[in-house]
Amino acid sequence: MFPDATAPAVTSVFTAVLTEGPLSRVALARRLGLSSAAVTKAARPLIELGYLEELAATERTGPGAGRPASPLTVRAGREFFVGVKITGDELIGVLCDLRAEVRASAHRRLVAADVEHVLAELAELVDDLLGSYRDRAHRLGLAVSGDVDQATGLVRYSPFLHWRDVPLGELAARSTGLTVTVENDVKALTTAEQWFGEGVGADSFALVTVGAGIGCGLVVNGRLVSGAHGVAGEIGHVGFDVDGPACHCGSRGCVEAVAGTDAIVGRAREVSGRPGLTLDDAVALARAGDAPLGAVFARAGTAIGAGIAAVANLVGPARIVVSGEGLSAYDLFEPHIRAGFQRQAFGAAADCPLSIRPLPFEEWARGAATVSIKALVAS
Amino acid sequence: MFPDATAPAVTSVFTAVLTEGPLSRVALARRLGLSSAAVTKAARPLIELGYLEELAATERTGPGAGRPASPLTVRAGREFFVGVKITGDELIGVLCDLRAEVRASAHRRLVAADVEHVLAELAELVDDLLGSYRDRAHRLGLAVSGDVDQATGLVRYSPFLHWRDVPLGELAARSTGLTVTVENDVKALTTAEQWFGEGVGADSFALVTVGAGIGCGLVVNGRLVSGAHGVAGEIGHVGFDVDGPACHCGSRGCVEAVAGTDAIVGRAREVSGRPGLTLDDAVALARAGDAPLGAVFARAGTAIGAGIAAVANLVGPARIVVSGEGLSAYDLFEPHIRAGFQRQAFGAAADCPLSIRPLPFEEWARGAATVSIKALVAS
DNA sequence: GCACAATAATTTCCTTCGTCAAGTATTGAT
DNA sequence: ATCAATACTTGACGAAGGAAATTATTGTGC
Repeated sequence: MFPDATAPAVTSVFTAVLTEGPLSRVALARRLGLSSAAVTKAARPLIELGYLEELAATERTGPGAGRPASPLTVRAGREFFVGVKITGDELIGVLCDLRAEVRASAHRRLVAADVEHVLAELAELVDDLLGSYRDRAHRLGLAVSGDVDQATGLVRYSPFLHWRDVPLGELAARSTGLTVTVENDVKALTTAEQWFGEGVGADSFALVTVGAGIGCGLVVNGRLVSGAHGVAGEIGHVGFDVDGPACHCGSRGCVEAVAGTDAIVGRAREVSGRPGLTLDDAVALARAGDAPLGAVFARAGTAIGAGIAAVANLVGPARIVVSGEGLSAYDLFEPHIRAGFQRQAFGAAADCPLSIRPLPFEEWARGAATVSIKALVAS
Repeated sequence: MFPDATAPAVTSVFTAVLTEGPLSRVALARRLGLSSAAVTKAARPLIELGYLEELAATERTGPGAGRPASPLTVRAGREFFVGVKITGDELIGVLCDLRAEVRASAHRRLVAADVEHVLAELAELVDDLLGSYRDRAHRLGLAVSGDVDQATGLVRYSPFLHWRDVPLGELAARSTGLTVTVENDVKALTTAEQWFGEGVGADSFALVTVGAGIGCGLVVNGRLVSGAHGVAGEIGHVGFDVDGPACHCGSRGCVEAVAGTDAIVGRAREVSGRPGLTLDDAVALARAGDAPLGAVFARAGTAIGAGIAAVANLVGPARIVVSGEGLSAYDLFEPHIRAGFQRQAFGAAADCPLSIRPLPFEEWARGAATVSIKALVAS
């Protein structure tokens, strides 16, 4: 097992190697502000236990002379992790290695969202995924939308699942026999991006997800923001237009009331005069050049951009990743998101780089797996 | 002098006693997650150097029996600190004790904002304030609006002063002979609130200042938010009304474009038809029941509330303090700030307590002093 | 008044972690 | 072959904090 209740140096050496690729001991020492002796000592147990290994010295560093470095790298196959994103009608699962590379994936439709059914399906899904990795996988990460207490694995409230105070962590641990970590889905995805994606090395960054709802995960000073009252990252309910359409939250003109999927479909039906119009129809028509429908997406993108600008203005992240739950229409949004952002970002906040790209759907499950990796490392 | 390059326990014991009032060693141990032995050891040098002292055991704790605790408290008079807020036309200075209680205050009008003149006036002001405390004061904190690098004491850009890349820290250190800390004014005020005000004990909180501009200081996970690009807390440029009035930032309908002093005065002149109307006139008329002018303040308050809600939705602070640079019309704003906040705050974010109260003008200078206290403690 | 329980604070000893400084290892250059 | 340069390792040491015993100081039950 991983060195337990371990010295801070061991954790920081391992996370640095894990997230910032192969690094020599000297480089680690510089980066972490430790002596190289401390790095040597911290690395030893990690190598002995098979979590790290020395890479064959490849590229020479420095001016030329000197002993070549033997960079440390993680042995990705040392341990495996299952991650499952739980939605109201589907379980999406992946099996990842220590470096969060997906080795296998699978999903299952849910016919109901009651806890028993979900747990039964989850157990089967996990069993399928484990396959030949069974003996080298001990941890399961679960990602659920809504209010989740990651410390206890309690799902306080999940609107899409209609769950309230479900001790999901314990239940899943019992039914799978694995060590379980539960986290909010957006936070899980944010963690994945922080450790293995574009957030690597950034002290602060934000991840925005666009879909039915519009959410946001926030990392500030290197730590995930949780919100004292259980609410954080609710970019969907930042105001955009006081006089805009009513939002389900009771206000008007929230970003989500303009740019959420429902809002877009509703507005598209209005402007097209076709009450049966679907999102896909609207996307197709807008792509084909339908001006009124194009304007609907433009307005939505502008609203999202303004919401993102609010994040940039308030917390000033080093970079922002914008993605979607299968954001198929991303080509329609992107320019307007950028324009809305530029318009509303103040001063140097406008310099904040924006990455707008659709994430594969499995990415959410990978986020769940990442959370379980993090739980192992920072235990 | 204060124990230097000191063990983390010493710093945390001192800050805990400083901000959370008298505490027994056992209470400190519990609160800080240390053994009581460690607290005893950490407290000793602080007592020897005169920064802490034992309070006569006052109230019995626990069920009754047992040795009474002798709580530790800071010796406020051990050391004194000067804090000066620098504005475009005035220096406001205070002299504070270690507990940031104001012992003396003074101010000076500036006839010009060039660096030389400000430094000369500053030196005189500091000299005045030091008075009989001269031998027990070694630190000066300066608060300046704009982009300030706290670490180096460099004022990168201050729009009101028309300063750019002024090494204010060094210059003021030379002219006063004190150890100088420079900080952005809103951040300084936020630090004051975090250490000695309503932010005490909160892991995260926000301070919003209403005035010519609308600013915000943010503490998340116990640390001040700085912004990777030098921008953070720009609540004034959060969007409120896409179709609202043009803002000096280039966008439309920013909170500041609706609720900044200039915006209010402009709008008040419009609705009243009196081009010479001042802010005080508008306040007086609104208080007297002038409906159109009342609506101007109402709308401004609503916009501020919406901006505050954006903060609550995004970072979820434990509490929010709203104040102003001499926010005289605060009675006109308050109900609408609250209403705007409630309207736009999502879910549990609406539970975030809002304190709306005008701060005495000296408070800004006290913030500057607090920053220098913090610099001493966390050196 | 006297044991004694209860709580606070201190002391002593010990572990742990990380640094320092010296040494070993491995390369290219002369 | 020697030397400079760089990477890494080792072992002695010191600082910080913990565990447990000890001392200090109270109230309570008798």
